[in-house]
Amino acid sequence: MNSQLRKQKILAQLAAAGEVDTKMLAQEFNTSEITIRRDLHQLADDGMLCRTHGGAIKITPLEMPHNFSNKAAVNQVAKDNICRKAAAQIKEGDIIFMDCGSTVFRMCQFIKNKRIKVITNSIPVLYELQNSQVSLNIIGGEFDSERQAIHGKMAEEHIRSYHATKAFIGVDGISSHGLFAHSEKEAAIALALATQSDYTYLLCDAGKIGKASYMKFADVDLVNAIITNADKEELKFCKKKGVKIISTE
Amino acid sequence: MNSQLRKQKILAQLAAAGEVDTKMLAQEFNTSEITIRRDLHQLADDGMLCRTHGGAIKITPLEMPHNFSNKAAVNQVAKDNICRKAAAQIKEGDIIFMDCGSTVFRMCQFIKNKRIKVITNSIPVLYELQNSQVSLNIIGGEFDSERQAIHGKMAEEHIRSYHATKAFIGVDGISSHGLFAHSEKEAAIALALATQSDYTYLLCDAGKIGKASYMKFADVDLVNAIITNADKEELKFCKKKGVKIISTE
DNA sequence: TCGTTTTTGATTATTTTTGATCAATATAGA
DNA sequence: TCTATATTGATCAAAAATAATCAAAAACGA
Repeated sequence: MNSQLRKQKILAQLAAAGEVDTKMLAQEFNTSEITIRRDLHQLADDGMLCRTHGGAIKITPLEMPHNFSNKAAVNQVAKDNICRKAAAQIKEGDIIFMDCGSTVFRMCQFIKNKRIKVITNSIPVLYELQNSQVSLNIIGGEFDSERQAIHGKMAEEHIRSYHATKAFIGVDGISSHGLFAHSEKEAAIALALATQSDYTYLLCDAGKIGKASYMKFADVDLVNAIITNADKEELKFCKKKGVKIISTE
Repeated sequence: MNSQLRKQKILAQLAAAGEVDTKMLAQEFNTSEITIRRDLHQLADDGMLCRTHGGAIKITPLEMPHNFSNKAAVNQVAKDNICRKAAAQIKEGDIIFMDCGSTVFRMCQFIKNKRIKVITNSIPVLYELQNSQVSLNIIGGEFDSERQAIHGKMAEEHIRSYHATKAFIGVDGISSHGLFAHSEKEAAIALALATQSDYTYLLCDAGKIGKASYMKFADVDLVNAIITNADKEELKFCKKKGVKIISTE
């Protein structure tokens, strides 16, 4: 069986069952698990499925969950260090954009006592900050209940009515080729937020570096700084483009 | 079953039932309780649910807005009748505005199975309708924690980007002098919603008739129809202005 | 047929997930 | 308020899964 046909069959099974299992596929196609993993990896890069530990799941019609990657591990301490560093960039009176990613959400615990204004498309962020010193604005538009976030043309338009001193965004991958996302919706929001702010920070753990997903949405220099736990060496390509590296190490 | 799929299923159950139980999930997924607890912990970290002792609950507004408190069962029944009537004015495909008042909120229970689009500035409405047939848009702007609603200049501006077939609003009082509100913020939103829709319904129980609050924000003919449990006689002044009366009596 | 490219699979070190254990904490009931 | 019971999550180890590396096999095209 050739690899193209095998991938077609994987997608057909996925469409039917909603999920596929690496081990079971290997048995069924009489091939090795590593071969199946490669297939799944390629299909995920092409945006055809969502990779999970041990297999893959179907992309939901509205949105793609975050792909699993074996090197994606970030313990909470490292992630929190990134967020603490991010919070330290904020001073009283700032107006900041926050996108709907999980890392950005974790910033909330560190900014509750700052007298700032937060503009966000994330309902969890809204909820987390509502009884704090922070003044809140929500971006209007289409509500996505899976992500508990607001997206869409209306949202992008609304963002254009705002201007922030700083924006905090996350991406699904970053390489010398640029910034990558799985979701066009989130990419569009991140782009709009960066465009409408004076200074944009990318919160990016080590696991996301060197990863190219199916959708490049911007060049690395869309952002002004990257806050990361990664080795600076890994981000040399960003420095070359004038992007500042803020390391937690 | 892999962990990511399991988390998705947990969220789906949570969306459907409002709460989940650790022990039951462990049995259902044929896994250990500690595994479920980890899942729940991770989901809570991402802001997707609220952990409880023995399980988790759906994130709902921290508190219902202060003006949502029920006075008497009679009032409640009357309001429900008004809302039922209001819901009956909606047909498939409608795009409707809903404001952040308590009476309008009560409409939610009657419209969950309509294939319509709702545009609202109310967070409780958002939460109530998010797992229904209704497609949701939220109006962006300043978040008011007390009212769990979105107000302000930005909100008014954003409303102007929309156009709805119908708007459903409430007021604090109505008399021959016009429509009254306690809050300038809410008045401005109601005004904007009415202006941007083809047909505006005012939901108004008998207790509000003849009441003039501190702020008149519009003439009675801002709205096209009033849905009420009051005696039609009491609203003669509206008929004179060409406002249709839809009675629940 | 032959050289080149692509695909495959084994190996191995690394990463992720899982479950048992147990002390600490929370809850329920008298 | 106190006591008994239920639940929790840190810790640790085992199991499962992963993908980089390398070499071999298969496929492809001139």
